[in-house]
Amino acid sequence: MGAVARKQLPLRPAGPDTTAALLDWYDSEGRELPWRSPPGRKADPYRVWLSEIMLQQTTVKAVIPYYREFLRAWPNVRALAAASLDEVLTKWAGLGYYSRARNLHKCAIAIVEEHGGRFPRSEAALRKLPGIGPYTAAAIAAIAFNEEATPVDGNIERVIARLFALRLPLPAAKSEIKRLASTLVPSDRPGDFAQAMMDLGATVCTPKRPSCLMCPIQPDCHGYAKGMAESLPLKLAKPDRPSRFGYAFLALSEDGHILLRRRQEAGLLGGMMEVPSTEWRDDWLSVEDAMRSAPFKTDWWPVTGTVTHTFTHFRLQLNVYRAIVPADATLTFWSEPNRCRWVNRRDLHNEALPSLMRKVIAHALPQ
DNA sequence: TATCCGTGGGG
DNA sequence: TCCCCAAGGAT
Repeated sequence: MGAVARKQLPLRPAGPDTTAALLDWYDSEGRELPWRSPPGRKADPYRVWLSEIMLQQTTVKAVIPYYREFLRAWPNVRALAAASLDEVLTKWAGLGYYSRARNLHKCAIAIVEEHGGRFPRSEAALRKLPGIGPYTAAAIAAIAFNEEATPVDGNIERVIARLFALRLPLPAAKSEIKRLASTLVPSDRPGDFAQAMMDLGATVCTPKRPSCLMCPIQPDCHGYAKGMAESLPLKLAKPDRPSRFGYAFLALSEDGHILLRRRQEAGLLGGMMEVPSTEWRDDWLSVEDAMRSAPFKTDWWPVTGTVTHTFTHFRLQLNVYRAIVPADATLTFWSEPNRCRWVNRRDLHNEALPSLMRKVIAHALPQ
């Protein structure tokens, strides 16, 4: 009788009843995740932090195996701080957004050297650490320390925009969304509330075809009442993705080693290993010009086909040239020999190779 | 505020 | 095939 009677009443703004309904749903249907401590047990700030960094712009499914491997290799922040950056980048390889790995390592060192190996519990102190922005600081404070913070990620933006039928488009709506979300945070369970909102956004209040009939807070949802839930939040159009083109040089020695090169620390794929290549331009270099960027002079043979890869803000096409050189050959390096290293092709799994470079290698050395 | 920064899966 | 998107941060 409650549902029918309630539907006919004018919809009230979301409030404490909304929060209570959400937490009830979370207690019965919340997800079990590797970094989530069982009910009643204290969360480990290190695990919360590690998972939150990995989950930035990355799906749960992609994160889980990386999270498990990091925790196995480095069970606490002191262990991670004692690792080398290259070890961290190697284990991060394939997860993307490599500045996260560089900042993860920096942050671990800062925790050990400046905070005695313990994470600070306040949002403001967390916010000062490398790689921890507004969302992550609030998430760690709420989830690991039960501080009354309001993390707002993409899920929560969507839930709030729909719940309040917010028509202001992102990203301009961010501050208003944070304000509205903060009005719903319960002082006794801020961490559970944050995770409940994210679970709801991930499993019920999804970007496309949300399951409004299954939603525990649908009776309070203005977006649903107005029939516009799925269209929210509004977003400004995104810029188009230009294309870039380049040539990669896969050198294979007769004893089975591949020539790799370390990329510069900053920028795209910063600090990761690569198959040496020309610069990536907005048009094709001539083959003659491309050869001037080869790592050394030899006979380079074209590999049939092209490697394509899509980054966040551009598409890349690489033509690959291959050379097989005698193990004892005297090679004339043309650029940055100090950044280059021969690696046994059987040991490539121990290298910080991003997905693009694994594609290039697989393309040039099939099997 | 706008741009840069990866990758893989789903519709 | 292509676009969208995922527990954002740094500059």
